[in-house]
Amino acid sequence: MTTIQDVARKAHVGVATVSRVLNESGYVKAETRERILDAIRELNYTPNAVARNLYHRKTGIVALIVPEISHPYFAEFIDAAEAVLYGCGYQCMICNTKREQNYEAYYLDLLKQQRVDGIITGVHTLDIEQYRQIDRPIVALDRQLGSHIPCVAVNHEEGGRMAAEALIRSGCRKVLQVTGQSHVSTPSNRRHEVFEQVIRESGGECINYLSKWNRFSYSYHREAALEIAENYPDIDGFFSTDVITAAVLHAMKEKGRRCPEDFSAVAYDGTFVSRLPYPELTTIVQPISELAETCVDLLMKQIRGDVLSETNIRLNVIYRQGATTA
Amino acid sequence: MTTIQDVARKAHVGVATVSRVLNESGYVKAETRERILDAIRELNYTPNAVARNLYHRKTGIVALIVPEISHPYFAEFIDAAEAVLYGCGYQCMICNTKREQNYEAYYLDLLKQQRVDGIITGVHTLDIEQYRQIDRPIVALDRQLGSHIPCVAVNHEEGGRMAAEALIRSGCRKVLQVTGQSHVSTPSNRRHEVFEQVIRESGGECINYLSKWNRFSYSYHREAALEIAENYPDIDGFFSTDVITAAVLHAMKEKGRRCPEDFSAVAYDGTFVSRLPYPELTTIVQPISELAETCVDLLMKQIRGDVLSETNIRLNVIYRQGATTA
DNA sequence: TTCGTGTATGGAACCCATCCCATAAAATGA
DNA sequence: TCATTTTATGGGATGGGTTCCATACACGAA
Repeated sequence: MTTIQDVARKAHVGVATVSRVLNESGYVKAETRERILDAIRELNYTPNAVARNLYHRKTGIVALIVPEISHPYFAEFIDAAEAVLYGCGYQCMICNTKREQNYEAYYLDLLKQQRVDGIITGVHTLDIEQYRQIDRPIVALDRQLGSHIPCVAVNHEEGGRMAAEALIRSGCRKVLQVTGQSHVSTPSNRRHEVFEQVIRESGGECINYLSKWNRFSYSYHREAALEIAENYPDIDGFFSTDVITAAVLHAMKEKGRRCPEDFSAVAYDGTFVSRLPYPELTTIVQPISELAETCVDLLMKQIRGDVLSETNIRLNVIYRQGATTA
Repeated sequence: MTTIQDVARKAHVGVATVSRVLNESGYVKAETRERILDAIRELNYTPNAVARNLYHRKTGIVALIVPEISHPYFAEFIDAAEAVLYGCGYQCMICNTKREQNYEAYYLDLLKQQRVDGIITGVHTLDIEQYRQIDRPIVALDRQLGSHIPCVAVNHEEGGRMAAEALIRSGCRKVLQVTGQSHVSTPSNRRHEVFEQVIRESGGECINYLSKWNRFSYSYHREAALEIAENYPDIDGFFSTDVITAAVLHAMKEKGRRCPEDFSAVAYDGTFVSRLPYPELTTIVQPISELAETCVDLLMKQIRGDVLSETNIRLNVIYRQGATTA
């Protein structure tokens, strides 16, 4: 690989002058500049980014930690975050934890090693304590990792309420919602509490189906859906994520239970998956792009060293009427 | 940040000795090692990865260039590739081109800047010439970028044939397939040629619907689907990707055309999306994990400096019977 | 006793940039 | 003409590691 030394030698100048040309800083005589640019062209020289990173003590890379890249919610989040980060001059490293906590610890280390300038994490298997030790830019998506780490999420209470009300409007009396493992309290778990409460208050019955699989790949969702259709064919209302709801609609149809004739359903997330099933899903839309923008914004502020005025941000969800509710 | 110097000072040794302990190489007296390890613990020292990268002239990062992260095919590919790369000790940087060719050029530069050790690209908007200039590890997914860059794809001819035959078996006489912009010849375009040929040979009519949008986001697919349902409600067979097929099934149903009663459909890719619609899609499955494994394998060989025996790899597709064909 | 050989350690070059600072010439002003 | 200021340039320290090589001691063999 050609280095700045090679360029300097070829142009008969010192490396400092070449550097000045490269960074367009300081004084360089027009004539000298041309000679250096020629040398750069001839040698097909490109500055080594790692050496620059070393000097500047930053890499221009942000890590996105997610439990599963191909889950539509995270895929759309990554898509959006990547676009915003690109606009800020940052590259984006993806880290798939697949629910293994050693992965998460490994990825957190990227920060200590100065391999990345910041982390946006949508994962929370580790102890909060392990995050507390790190005093570097981190933003959590939908995860409460302690007071010093900003958390960006939607207003899940509102989401849970909207979902419950949609089912109540559809006349549901016996509804089932799929809840996640809640050994760690996440903002997103709040929606299930509110959902249940609102359903109960309406006099309806609310079954909480605890997803055994704390996993995000579709095969698990599908199995859960089959189990639900098998064991609870008589529910008249259903609430879960887009993907699981789509899977349940499918499984129910196999059992001869049609939506919305025999039961209603409200989904959550508002990814493209909610538009795929027929009928289209009524869903509580999370503004994924805005979540990504907000996460990046908070991260950039930390990287710049700004003081964060707000560390607990809640965006609004949007109710999108499909055809799975009245 | 604490450096190896700080550790050396604290342990009263030279930096070389600390380095030896860190890398478990060379001779270090047990007693000295303990003293150094203590110092590392006390200072909470982590070696700076950028400095290491500079010396070793490698970063342990591979870039994945895709046109759209959240498209299920690419999302599942990234998911799989990330896992394999992790196993090889590599991190994974994602680059979304969104069909803008300046993005692709920008990302290719990451290689020249030595920011990444290799690139796996699923994108091909640039001239082959621009790839030819780069003599560093690159693997192309489903793209022919010139003889020196290995290309990994499935046997699309076989896929096109399987799809056509499935529709013929279902008795289709007037089928429509969605083809992409083919200003650049990609292996994947071959399936449409074979598909058309096989349909024609069976005496059927084959309409090639050229997707105006050379885009991968769902809103475009959906619009295309609505247009197809509007303009070609009388087709009895359909062939496209999972996502577009799902969208067309949806749009057709709105028009009162049911699948498989009124028309048959075969999809392509075999992502989780093929399992979401009801009825489940008959689809030609691309072995996405194997594609990813193969790409990574070829990339690692290049990084190691091995000579590639084969640079044009074709994996087999799998026919998966759903309920959209007989 | 002397000559390896294995063990143990640290100085310094190296990886490839950036940039401070010293130096000097040219341009400007008094 | 002399004193400043501006322009122009390069040496060398710096960022934080790795590793070659020189040095030195201990120990067994000749």
